[in-house]
Amino acid sequence: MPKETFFNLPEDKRQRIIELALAEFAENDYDTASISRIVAQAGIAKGSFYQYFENKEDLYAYLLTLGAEAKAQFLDGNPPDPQMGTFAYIRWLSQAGIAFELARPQLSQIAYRAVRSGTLPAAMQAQAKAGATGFFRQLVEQGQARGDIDAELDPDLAAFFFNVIFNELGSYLINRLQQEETP
Amino acid sequence: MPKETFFNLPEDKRQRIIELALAEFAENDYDTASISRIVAQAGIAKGSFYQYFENKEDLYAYLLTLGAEAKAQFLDGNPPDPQMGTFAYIRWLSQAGIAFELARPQLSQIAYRAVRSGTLPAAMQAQAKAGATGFFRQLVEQGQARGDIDAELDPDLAAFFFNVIFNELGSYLINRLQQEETP
DNA sequence: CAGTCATGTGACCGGCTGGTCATATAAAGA
DNA sequence: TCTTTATATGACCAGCCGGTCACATGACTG
Repeated sequence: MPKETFFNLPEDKRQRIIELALAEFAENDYDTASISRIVAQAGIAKGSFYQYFENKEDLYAYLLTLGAEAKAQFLDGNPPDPQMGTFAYIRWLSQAGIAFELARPQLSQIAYRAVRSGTLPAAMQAQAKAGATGFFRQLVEQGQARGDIDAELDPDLAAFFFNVIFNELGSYLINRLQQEETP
Repeated sequence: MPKETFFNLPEDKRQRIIELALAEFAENDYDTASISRIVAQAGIAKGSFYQYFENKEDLYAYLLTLGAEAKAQFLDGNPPDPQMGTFAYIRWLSQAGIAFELARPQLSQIAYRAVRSGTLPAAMQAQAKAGATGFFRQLVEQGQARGDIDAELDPDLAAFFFNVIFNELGSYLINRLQQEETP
């Protein structure tokens, strides 16, 4: 968590730092993202940064929680019909996920890197992966209990498929839309 | 391409360098992989390395070609029935691909990183991606021409799905097998 | 006014990177 | 024997990085 000093900052300054940090971590993976670049662009001293955050990992973890909060809030704003079946729910989840990616591309990109990258602090990597596959495995097991999904299916393997498709589909669509815009 | 000097090296010395480089690039992505570590482990001077290779990218490209050659050779050793339909061919491709991953995990890991990483030299990144999706798009279009695949299907999107599944499935299975071995 | 406290600063540190280069070694050819 | 040619070496370079710290600034407080 950022230090108290960070939250005492004037709103606009704090926002500027967050935005520049989001841009940096959206464009670069954890190792390549540079604190020096962030503070240079923000026009603050290196020392000041370390008055706000414990270290690089602290900032990174904070950005991830911002993303999680924003997505939770976004999904709460478009709640699914509680009656829908497993596959309708998956469809809704996919559409809402893509809508979020279009609305907050930087936050999505950072979360995407967290699961995909392989170069970030080991603890966070494991946490991110376990969270994603765990969610989908639970979903598959529920679907099997309700009879929506073939009970013979290996829940772990099915969860893996959902996870991969969900992770990759969004960035594929964004790339393709960009290409069609600038042919 | 490596310099002539590299190919003049005694067989065992050249092999040792290749093996250590494979290990380094299989464990780390392009940026994190370290020439200094490779030469230290190989017991050669930094200057010697640059007698063998133009630079880091040269070594990396060479390892990728080694992987491509090894895989092509591997597939030639288990050729598919030329009569089989599109889906039988895809199934064969998947099984042969997994067999290759088990046989040559380091080469597979490096190729996997090349498509996945996002931090390697831009030109090579584009080349790797274009190659992979191009292959699958052609496969889908052939399947549609033969009537094996619904002609309404978007070839590009279908190629994306195949590509993602093929890229991820292998590493998922390897991870899972490792977990089951050490529960 | 003096003292305290939160905040801001940038030179500096050690450590690592990819890459260079003057120099050494040694074998081959004349 | 002298010279050419190929190879080996490691100190060294500039450029980054994340992180630290002694100090400056300035606002609030007694």
